[in-house]
Amino acid sequence: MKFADIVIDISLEKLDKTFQYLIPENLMDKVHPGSQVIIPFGKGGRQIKGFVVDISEEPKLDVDKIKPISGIAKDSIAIESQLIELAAWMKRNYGSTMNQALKTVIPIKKKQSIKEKKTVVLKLDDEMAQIEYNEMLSRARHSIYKERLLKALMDAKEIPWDYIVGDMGISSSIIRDFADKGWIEISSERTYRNPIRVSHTNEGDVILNSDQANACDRVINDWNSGNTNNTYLLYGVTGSGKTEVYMKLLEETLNRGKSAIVLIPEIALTYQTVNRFHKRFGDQVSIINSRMTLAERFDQFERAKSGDVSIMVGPRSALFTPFTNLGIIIIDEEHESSYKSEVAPRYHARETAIARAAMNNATVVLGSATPSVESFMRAQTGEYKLLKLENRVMDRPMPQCDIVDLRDELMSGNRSILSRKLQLAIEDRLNKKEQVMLFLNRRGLMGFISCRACGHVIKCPHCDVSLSLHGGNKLKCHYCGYETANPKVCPECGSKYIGGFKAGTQKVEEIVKAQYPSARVMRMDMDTTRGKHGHEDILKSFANHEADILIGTQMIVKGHDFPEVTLVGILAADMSLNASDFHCAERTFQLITQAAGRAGRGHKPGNVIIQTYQPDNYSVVAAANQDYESFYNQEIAYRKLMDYPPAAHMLLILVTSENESHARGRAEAIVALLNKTFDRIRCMGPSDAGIARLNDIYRKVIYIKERDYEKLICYKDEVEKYLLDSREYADTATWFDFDPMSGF
DNA sequence: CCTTAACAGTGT
DNA sequence: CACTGTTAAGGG
Repeated sequence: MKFADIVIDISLEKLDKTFQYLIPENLMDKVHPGSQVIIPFGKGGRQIKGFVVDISEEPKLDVDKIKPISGIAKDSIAIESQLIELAAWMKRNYGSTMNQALKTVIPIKKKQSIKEKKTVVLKLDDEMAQIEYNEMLSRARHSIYKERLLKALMDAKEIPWDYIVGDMGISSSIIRDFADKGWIEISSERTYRNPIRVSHTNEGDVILNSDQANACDRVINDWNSGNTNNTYLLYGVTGSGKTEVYMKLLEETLNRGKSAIVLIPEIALTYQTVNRFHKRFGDQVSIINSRMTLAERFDQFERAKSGDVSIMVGPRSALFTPFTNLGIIIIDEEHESSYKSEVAPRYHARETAIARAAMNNATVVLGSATPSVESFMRAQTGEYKLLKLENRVMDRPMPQCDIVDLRDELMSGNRSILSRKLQLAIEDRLNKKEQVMLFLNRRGLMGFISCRACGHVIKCPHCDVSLSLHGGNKLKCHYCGYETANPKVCPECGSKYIGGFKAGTQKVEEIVKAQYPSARVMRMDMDTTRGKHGHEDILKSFANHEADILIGTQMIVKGHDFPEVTLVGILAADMSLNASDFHCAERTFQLITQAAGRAGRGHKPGNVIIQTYQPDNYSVVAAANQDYESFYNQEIAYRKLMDYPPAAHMLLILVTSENESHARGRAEAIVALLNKTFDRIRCMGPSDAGIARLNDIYRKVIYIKERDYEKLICYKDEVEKYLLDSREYADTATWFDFDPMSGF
């Protein structure tokens, strides 16, 4: 006897759990996780649709209470079944429950979110209605509500559902009774809201330069020869006009009667970008973003399904837009780490997009100025087709980059965070009334506080990280939000000589304001962009030249055009270089390149000053030369040597618990199991995670390197099986992360 | 969501 | 008491 765990139409929160059904013999080979079946549900045993999420041999309750599956649902709703297939793929490749995967691909409709306007329409003709009404009046027992409703319907013919239930005070069971008698019909009509409120001015055709035209032609030629299921890597230096290529391809897609998904990193999903798409494609474009309510997002997906819109722009989750005729998926800034989900299933939007495109015979275009090493390698091996944009639009020169060795500065007695060269350059720009951007990837005043007498570093009581000093003499934990006052003396030894190290953006702001009192200075980081529009307000006023100097963390370097900026200062270029993570060189290169790319976007040439303690590091040097391929060659050699992705694949297993020894015990048990079960498995750990404790929860990690992704899936399945029937360490949680993007 | 059963209300 | 209407629980 086999049983199926089935989720009932996921759209309802209260029924968001699995129900077990018996699989009848004749359906045995047709029921798999992901299939859609018809099942009897509830007291009346009414037939509804459900999704099979799992198959098991064990009944969870009395066998005689379990009803059998009635049949297989027809593939009438093709798009849902396709998304469910995608969910099954994600479950397998990234590790999660089928439930989690389903919820990721199909949005949950909350009860109140249904923007459905129901209307009750009388189906009886006047004569019949009058007969029924008289019949009712003549009865000894009067049915006051029924009489009232029928009378009202005879007068009005149709009445909104809400009015009957609300203003007339008639309960829904009466309406249903009428419906059962066949007296009335309940019609519903959906209303959607359009989230974009911009007037649509059709921008004429953009004129592409030869690089852009070549790139488009290659894709379109492939399409013309019926070769649509390809992945392209559009590699174009900053300012080479990737967006115009997207626009052209989108236009072509629409002309072919297909629809399109455009993924953009959340941080770049601003009014500016959305507006550009809307100006070109008008009401055919819709957006989703994280600020939208669930209901609004649901509406947008419905519009896509009904063919109301043909282009969906949004972050990672827009990938699951239920278009029935998907033609292209564009992923802009494909190297961004926000394309990797942080909750199970920890899918990568790039791989998942390729999987979805394959189901639709659709095209994927990955765009970046600094492609991820993964993607560039695949472009080299021919798995992706490489499209290059080598020249900047209007042939603007690349900015001039200078590296400043901060060790030299120290030796010459300059202890300021601003090198002499940078100071001179800032003065120069201020005199010329040009704008300056200073980039430092650390917020607050000081990165940590330590005692000069005993060396004690003040740490968060809940996490294994040092506290950062912020304005108002407060110490904050950037991970859990813990706050405390900055002590006057060392809590360990009582010495007065405690102080901060590693300046943050707030400190830089103080220094710059003191040094250039006449300059108008703005700061943009997590602390200044709290409000809903904080982000856009700052960028807008800087673009309007309401400030001369903008200081900020990485959020200032993402895709914004400031034509007046002619100087970019990168204050500590190697900061991300020392993270214990094989991505750190890549990330450093990307950040520097992007920051540098902000300079000289207008008519005046730009200048970049990169301050670093490691001026010889290849990622710093390559970024200064804006030489991606040189960086790539060195980085891929390193990855191959070490068997890091993309040379091999990697599975990270994270075990967390409030009890450290339990976390360690479980992690050790997993390692022992893996080593026992599999020959020659390369299993490292368990060891403390990069942050060994977060929010009072201890974290242990295990890494497994393996060339064959399928084997990693086997390892995961084996561990999952063990977790399922292991009684000990019940208070631990275990995660899987395939090809992790961050170190944990 | 839908059905049902149990409960409350009302006129004869 | 007979019947109508409301409400809350539960669904495998």
